Amino acid sequence: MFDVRRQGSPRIESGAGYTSRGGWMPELPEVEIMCRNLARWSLGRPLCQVDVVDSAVDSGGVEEWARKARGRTVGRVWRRGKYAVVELADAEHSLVLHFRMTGKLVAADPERRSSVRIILRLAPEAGRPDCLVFDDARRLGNAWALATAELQDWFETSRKLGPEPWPVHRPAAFWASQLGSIRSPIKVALMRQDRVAGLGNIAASEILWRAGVSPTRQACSLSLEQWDRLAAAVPAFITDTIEREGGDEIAYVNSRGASSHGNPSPFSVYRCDGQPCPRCRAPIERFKQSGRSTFWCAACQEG
DNA sequence: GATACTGTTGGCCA
DNA sequence: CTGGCCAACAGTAT
Ligand SMILES: [Zn+2]
Repeated sequence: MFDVRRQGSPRIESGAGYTSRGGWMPELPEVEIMCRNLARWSLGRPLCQVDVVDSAVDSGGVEEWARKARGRTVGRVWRRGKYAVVELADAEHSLVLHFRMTGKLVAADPERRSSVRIILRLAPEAGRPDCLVFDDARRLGNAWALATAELQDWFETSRKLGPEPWPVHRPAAFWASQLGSIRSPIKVALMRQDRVAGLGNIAASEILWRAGVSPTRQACSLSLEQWDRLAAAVPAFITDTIEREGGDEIAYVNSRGASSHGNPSPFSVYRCDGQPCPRCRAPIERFKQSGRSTFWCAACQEG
């Protein structure tokens, strides 16, 4: 009945993660793309210098890590929830980044950017950028330097992150198990990082629209069929978003602040209030849940 | 000029 | 335990 793929004529082309006003939200798919880009740019290369331009970004150990990182080689780069991890192949500590709302990791000349917080300077190499910048307009992002061996425990215990929703396949039983005892609305439950890590406000509305589930339903009231549709909608949203946004678009094009003014929205429902539902043409509605905007189609998301 | 709003996390409070 | 509100911050809309 409900196809988790987008239906109707697409509103897009610029990709999810971008608000209708051109702002950029680093949720799970965007952090995944940034990690892939960072790995592509820096894996196996020595760092010749790390500049902590804004010391307020340092939530623990980063300035010391930056001094010791000189000459060390970039190792694995990976994502956990909305966090990015940059390992060093020949040092015990990793750099951990959280982008909050406006943080991004880009290949750019730091002199030409206005909200630089950390600069990773790599030993020059033909074909790969020498300068990677943690750029963060609202300066709410965080960085830590932590022992690589203890990271999994840090994410679980200190950050209280639940399991990953992706890329491992999560069946209906997983969602029922993680969220099925929560009395909050399913939309609020989806954003609980301690139950499932990585889904944010945009993803929650988009996923529920794909699943055909009302955001107002109590999480503990969903039927098995609804958990099934949710289980299908989550990886569909994530992979669609990564595909749409992959490559260098995030890193190079939109990082320059390209305006989306006049462009169609990348979303099915997020910030599409008043526009016709891509599936049934009923107007998309907007309301607040726990202080956050929710967007949905009351006609085809069952309550 | 002032105020509201934006999304994420953590902290505080009832 | 729950759920709600606010701070942190900066830019944009009203
Ligand atoms: Zn609809």
